[in-house]
Order: sequence, then C-alpha cells, then structure tokens
Amino acid sequence: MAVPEAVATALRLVDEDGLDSLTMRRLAAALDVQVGTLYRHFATKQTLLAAMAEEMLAGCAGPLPDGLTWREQITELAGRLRTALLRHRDGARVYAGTHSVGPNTLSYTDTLVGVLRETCLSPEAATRTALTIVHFVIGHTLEEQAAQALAESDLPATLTLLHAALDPDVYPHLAAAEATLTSTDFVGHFTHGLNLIVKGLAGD
Amino acid sequence: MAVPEAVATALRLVDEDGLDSLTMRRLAAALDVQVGTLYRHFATKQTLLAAMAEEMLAGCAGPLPDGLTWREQITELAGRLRTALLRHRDGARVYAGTHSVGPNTLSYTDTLVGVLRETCLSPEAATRTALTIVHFVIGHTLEEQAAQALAESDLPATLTLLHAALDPDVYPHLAAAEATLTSTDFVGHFTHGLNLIVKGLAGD
DNA sequence: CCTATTAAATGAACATCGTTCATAAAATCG
DNA sequence: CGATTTTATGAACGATGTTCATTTAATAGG
Repeated sequence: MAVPEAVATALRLVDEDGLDSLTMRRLAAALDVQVGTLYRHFATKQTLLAAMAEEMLAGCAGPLPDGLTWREQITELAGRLRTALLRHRDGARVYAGTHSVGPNTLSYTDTLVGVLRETCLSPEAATRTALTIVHFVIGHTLEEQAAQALAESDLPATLTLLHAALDPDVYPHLAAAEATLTSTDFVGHFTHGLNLIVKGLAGD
Repeated sequence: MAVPEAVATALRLVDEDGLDSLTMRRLAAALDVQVGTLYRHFATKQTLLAAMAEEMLAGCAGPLPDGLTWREQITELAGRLRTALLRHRDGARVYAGTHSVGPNTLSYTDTLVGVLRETCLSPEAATRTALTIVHFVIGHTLEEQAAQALAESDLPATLTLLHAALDPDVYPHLAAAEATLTSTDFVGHFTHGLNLIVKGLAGD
C-alpha cells in the first residue's frame, strides 16, 4: 500500500459519498487492504485528513500569469484556493478541520504573502491580510459546499421553512435579502467579498 | 427533561471537555436521564448542535449604542459574533457545522443587513456584504479556536515543527511572516481583516 | 376520585466507528 | 540461503449514534 494512492483513494471516496461516509474501514476496503494496515501509514484519521488537505492544495501556488496587476494576482490566488476546495466534495470541511503545514499549504501562503508585500505593505500587514483572505475563502467555501450538500437532500423543505420563518414584520431587511441569500450565484458572492477586501488594500 | 436545560448543559459540557467529547450518552448522564430520552427531544445529534448554535447567538442582535457611525456599527456587530463564538470552547466549529435558521441567527443577520443598507448599498450588495463579514468572522474564529486547542496540547511541538519547515530559501516571504503567523494577537488579526472589509465599503 | 388517553422515560439492543496488537507473511540484504 | 526488518493480517476492545418495545408518569373527563 502506498501513501499517495491511499490519499487519492480517500479523496475519491469523499467525492463519491461525502466526508461523513469516509471511514477507515471503507478506505481499507477500497485499497484491498485490512483496516490495521492503514494505521502503519497514518497514525490517526486526523493524519489522513491532513494529508488529504495537503493534496487538495497541489498546484495552488503555481506561477502566476504575466502582466497581472497585484490586485488581479490576489484575486487569482484567492480564486485558486476556492477552486481547490471546491474540486472535492466537502473539501472546505476537510481543509478547515486540519492544520496542515505541508509544502503545498506553505508555498501557497508564501506566494500570497509575497504578492501582498509588493503592495507597499509591511510584513505584518501583508501577513494579516493573507490570513484575512484565507479565512474569508474558507468561510465562504464552507457555506457554499454546505449549500451544495443541502441541495442534494432537503433543499425545498429547508427553503420553504426559511421562507415561512421570514416574517417581514420581524425581519424587515431579511425579507428584502431573501432572494440574494437563497441565490446560488456563489461566484457572485465570492467576487463581491473578495473585491471588498482587495479594494480596501493600499489605496492607489 | 426540558429542552433549554439540555442545550445549556450540552454547551457546558463542550466548554469543559471540547466538542469531540460531547456525546449523547455523556449529555444524558449530565441530565440524569437515559440516552433514549434525548431522542424524544432532538431527532438527531445534528439537531442538538443546531440548537446549541442558535443559543450561542442569543443577544447578538441586541440594540446598538447610539451615536455610532455605520462603520462602527458594523465593527460592533462583527465583534459580537466573534465574541459569541469565542464564549464557548469550539464555538466556531459548532456554529460552522450547522445551518441554523432560528430567531437569534435570523435577527442577527437581519440587523447586520439593516445597518449595511443604510450605507447607500443596494439590497443585493448589502446582503452579499453581510455574507462576506459573517464568513470572515467564522473563518477567523475557526482558526483562532483551533490555535487555542493546539495551545492546550502540542503547541511547542507544532511550533518548532513549523519553524523547522520554514526554510527561508524555499519560503522567503513566510520566513518574514513567521512572527505574525505564530502570534497570538488574534484581536489584532481580527481588527485588521475587518477594517479591510469595512474600508472597502461605499466610499462615502 | 377514578379512569382513559397522551406524553415521557427506560433499558436493552444494533450496527458501525477509531484504534490496538499479537501474529503471520513478505521483502530486503549481507 | 538465512537473518532481519518491513508490511499486512485478523480479531478484538471500547465507544458512538440511533432505534424501539415496554414501562412509568402526567393529564384531562365524567
């Protein structure tokens, strides 16, 4: 049994049945191996999940196209992280549940901080801004994939339940916001939030 | 057995031993009740967690002090959410893992959207901005509490491990960012990110 | 006050989970 | 070829979420 194959298979199982269905036993079965064998390569399930999180970020720090403004570079990098998390079912949950310090995660953060330092930011401000962007992407994608998961089961039920709860007398602003809140234009939401953050950067 | 007491007890158990140790059996024991009894009041553990998430947001939508600029109002509301999540151990994980549509969550979002609509934003932009803020707060607080959890166990190990991995030749910008990345000034990080978002709003 | 009906609590069970470990098979290498 | 190390096995342990037939408690009507 090879570790990289195990990680790839685990990600495939998550894609097929969701994170809650990823079981050490199921992974072992998919690898034609006994459960105990997995524990010779991964000390714990958390270790497995961390390796999966690392794998998901492969390529995210790849070279940026030439001729991009630094604003566009930031947008590109943030978009890459979102795309990487979206590529696998429950990807954001996997990533948020671990604290990876592998090379993919490190070089992604390094690249992001590097771009931000070019924008006349102090090292501290650049780092904090990088954290802000990453946290926003994670928070956004968590909710985006939660909505996807909901769409595969309860969608109409939850939607009408929410609609019924939205008494305009009690929640006047939510009533006006319902269309946007229940919209599935996640690209629009993501772009809006990211622009907000990037716009606030280093005037000029 | 009363539902509100059960929720309060569950939150207390989480505070004491962490979310991973919250078990239907342990909660039942703390309530001097049999496990099966819980399932007459909560269809599933997810339902329990959703009720806990709702409870955590109690008071978050309370009236805002007079005389605040809308920027200050937004900062105040975002800070309230962070504080509410921080008040309980693993609070952010509890909240991020559920999709509450209870009155506390609804009126908090309603209030936030309301403040944002005063800033000459369209209903759609106000809603998207509210989502951005909430997602940032959740992402930030998830990591803040993950760091807290780490601090109660592996802190030095992980820190030296990270330091060893930070080869300045491979990650030139991360090396300069290490001090900020490993800092525990979460208020500073939070304020920085929030200001970034708020600054980008409706350039008055 | 007694009874009939509803609500709530019990306790035992089921399947499944993460994890461990002594043992056996396989691979490596001098 | 034989010794040693690496890897895989298979069975087990305790704990978890959830279900359900049964019993107990509470409630309401005559």
